Amino acid sequence: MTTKEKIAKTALAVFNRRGTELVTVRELALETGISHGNLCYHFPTTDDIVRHLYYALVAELDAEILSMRGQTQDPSQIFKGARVLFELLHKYRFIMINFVDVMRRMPDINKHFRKLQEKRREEFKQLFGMLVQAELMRPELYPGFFDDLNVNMSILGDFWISHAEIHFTGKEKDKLDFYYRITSSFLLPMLTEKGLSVFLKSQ
Amino acid sequence: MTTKEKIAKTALAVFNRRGTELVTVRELALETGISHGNLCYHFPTTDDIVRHLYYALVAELDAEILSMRGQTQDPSQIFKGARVLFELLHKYRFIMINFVDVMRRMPDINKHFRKLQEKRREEFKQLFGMLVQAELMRPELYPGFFDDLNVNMSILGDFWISHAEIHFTGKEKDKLDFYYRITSSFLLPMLTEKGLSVFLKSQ
DNA sequence: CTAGATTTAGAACAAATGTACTAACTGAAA
DNA sequence: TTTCAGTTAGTACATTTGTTCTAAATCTAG
Repeated sequence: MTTKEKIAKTALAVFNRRGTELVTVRELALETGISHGNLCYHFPTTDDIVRHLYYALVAELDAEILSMRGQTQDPSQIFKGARVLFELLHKYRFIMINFVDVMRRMPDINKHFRKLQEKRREEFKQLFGMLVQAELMRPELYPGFFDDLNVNMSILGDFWISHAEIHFTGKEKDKLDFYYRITSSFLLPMLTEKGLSVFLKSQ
Repeated sequence: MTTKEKIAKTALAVFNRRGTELVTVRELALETGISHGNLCYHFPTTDDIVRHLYYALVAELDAEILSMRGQTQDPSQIFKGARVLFELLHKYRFIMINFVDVMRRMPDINKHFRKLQEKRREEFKQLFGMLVQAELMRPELYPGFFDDLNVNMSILGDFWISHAEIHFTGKEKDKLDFYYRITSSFLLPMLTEKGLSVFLKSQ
C-alpha cells in the first residue's frame, strides 16, 4: 500500500467517526503514522483528501453499476443491486453525513453529484415503467407521481445514513439490513400482489 | 430588541446561509454591528448560540403543537399542522442541515431531540390507527408496517431540507410548497379512495 | 555504483480563533 | 448625586492550524 493509499484509508475511518470539520492534518498524520509534513506533501489540504475519497466512492459505484449492466434485468436482481449501493454509501458515510457541507465547499463535487443523480432518476423512471408494464406495480396515482416518488427515494437513499447516525441504537452489523428493509418498504404500497410476491422472494 | 436577541437573529441568518462550522465569533459580531468582545459576553462560544437557537426552535414547535391540541382532530387539520412544522424547520434549517454535527457536538441536544422524536412517533402511530379506523387509510401491509412507515416519515421530515439545499433550483418561495407536496405524496398509496378525497380537499 | 528525482520528518511561520482582561459607558436604585 | 451592577468596545494572549521550507533519507534509472 502506498503512503497515499494509507492516508486515504485512515482518513476514511477518521472522517466516518468524527466528521470532516474537526479533523486536522496533524491528527490524520499521527493516525497514519507519518509526519504531517509528509501528509501535506501528498494532500496539500484536507479538502483534497475529501475530494480523493469522493472520487473513490464514485469509482466504486461506477464499477458496481457496470457489473450490474451485464446481468439480467429482472426485478429481484435490481433489489439486490440496490443493496450493494447501500453498502457503498455506508462505507463512505462521512460524505453523506456532511453532505451539504461537502457540496457547499466543493462546487466541482456538487456539479458531479447532481449529474449522477440525474442519471439515477432517469433509470428509476424507466424501472417504474417496466414494473408497471409487468403488472408488478400499480400505475401512477396522478400524472407526475413517479417523479415525486423519485424525489422521495432520493431523500431516503441519501439520508438514511444520517438518520441512523442519530437514532439507530442496535448492533452495527444489523444497521444496514434494518435501513435497507425500512426504506424498501416505502415502495410496497405501490406494488401489485404479484409485485409483492416477487419482492418477498428477493429478500 | 435586546443585544442578545439581535445576535441570535443575525446568527440564524448567517448559519442558514453558510453553516455553523466556518462561521466565527468575529464574523457574527461584525454582522450584528457589535464588538466581538461584547458578543462573547452574551454567548461565550458559538456552540452556545447554536444551543440557544435550537431551544428557540423547540419553543416555537411546542407553542405550535399546543395551539394545535386545542383544535379539532380531523385529518385535514392535521395536514395543515404538518405544514406549519415544515415552515418552522425551514426557518431554523441550519440545524437540520448540520444535523449530525450538531448532535455529535452537543449531547444534551441529542438527548432532547431523541425524546422529541419518540413522542412524534407515538403521535403518528395513533394518527395512523385513527385513519385506518375511519377507513381513510388501508390497514398495515404486515405487522409493524406502520413502524417502518414512521421511520421513513422521520427521514423525509428531517432531511428534505438538506435535499433542497443541494438539488432544488426553483424559486425560494416555491421550495416549501414543493417539498411539502412531495413528501406528503409518499403517504398517498396507503390511503383509501375516501382518504384520497379528504386529502385533496385539504390541499 | 552514482546522480538525480522522489519521499519523508521536523522545524518555522503567519493567520485565525477562542478566550480573558481592562477600562469606559449606561442606567437604575438608594 | 452617588453607587453599583450590567453592558460594551477594544486589546492582548495562547493555541491551533494550514502551509512552507529545509535537510536528510530513500528509491530508481542509467
